[in-house]
Amino acid sequence: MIKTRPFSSMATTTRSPSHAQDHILAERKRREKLSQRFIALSSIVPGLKKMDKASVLGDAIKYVKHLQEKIKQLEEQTKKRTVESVVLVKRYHLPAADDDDDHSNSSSNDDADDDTRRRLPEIEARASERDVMIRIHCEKQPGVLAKVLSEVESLRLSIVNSSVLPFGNSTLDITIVAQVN
Amino acid sequence: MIKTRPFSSMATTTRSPSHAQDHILAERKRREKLSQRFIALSSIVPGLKKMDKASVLGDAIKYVKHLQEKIKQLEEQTKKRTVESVVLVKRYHLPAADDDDDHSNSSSNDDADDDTRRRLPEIEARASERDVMIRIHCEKQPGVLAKVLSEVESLRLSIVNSSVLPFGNSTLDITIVAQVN
DNA sequence: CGATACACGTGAATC
DNA sequence: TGATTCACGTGTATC
Repeated sequence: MIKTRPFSSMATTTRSPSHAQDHILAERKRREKLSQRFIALSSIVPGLKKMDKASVLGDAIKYVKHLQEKIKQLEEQTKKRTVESVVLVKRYHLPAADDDDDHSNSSSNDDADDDTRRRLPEIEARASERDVMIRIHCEKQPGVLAKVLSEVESLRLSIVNSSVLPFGNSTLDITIVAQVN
Repeated sequence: MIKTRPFSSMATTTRSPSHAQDHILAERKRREKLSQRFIALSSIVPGLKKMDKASVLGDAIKYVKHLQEKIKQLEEQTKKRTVESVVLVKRYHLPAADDDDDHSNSSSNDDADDDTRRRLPEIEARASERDVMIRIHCEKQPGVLAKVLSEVESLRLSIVNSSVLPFGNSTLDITIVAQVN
């Protein structure tokens, strides 16, 4: 079981004295190199409390895993964000059919309201990081806010803030800020 | 210079035999732990060619530095992307002209001209009878709301309602409803 | 056969 | 003091 040391052991391996010194020297060099690497490693791992070899290795392992995880998240985030900003930037006129002619109501105020109402609801969305802003300009109707909010929440968005502004006689301007879950 | 081994050396350190075995055992345990850590470390460092301790340490060091650099780049990229996505959303709503048309006319397709141009703040206005809605998407700055409100009031507008929504890290979305005096 | 790499037992230092 | 940690010289295995 336990290896009985061969004791004085010139029996096992004969070594010429010059070679023995080489061996010692080589081993010394190897240890030196390892020591330097340990120091180098410990110098790039932040928040090292204990400096013994086992701790340095252990913390280095944890740190590497942490970095890998962080990179993973960052890369996912970057891809998602690119998609979001592309998808959500446009302004939609979802209702009815074809009509895409929308000129300003700058000419007159009278029929402006009517003209506006024909295009309702008007929806705009923006994205920045996890935040999403949704703006809806629509006809004033009871229960429309609750309807919109529940709709938004069903999209896995957490509503951070919302405001409803009455505008004119018959329209509402709803602004919602939500966060992606 | 070269340490003459004290030979049989009961002179330097006396050790009871039970303790001697503990010492050996403890050291064995320590080495075992170190070995495991080395294995663990080498298992999470990709592309390891040589598996000797010095190489594992060296490659781990290089790998950590690489990860750190990558994270640095990704974070910068992410921030830039965030800004870009915000900037991309901007449209021409320059307060200068009267025109409040918010849709680029369908004929012009050169919407993506000098995209680097900063178009902050983005301002949009609507009017309905006596109501005026002003929406401003701008950089987050202290005192900007007061500034805007006083500016609006100086235009003979009575502010009916206002909301300020923080959106993303560095932008504000201000919505104001006012009435013409 | 060198050269290289490792684990071992051991003495010493530190807490 | 006892427990931990280290560096050292050494035997040995692999290429």
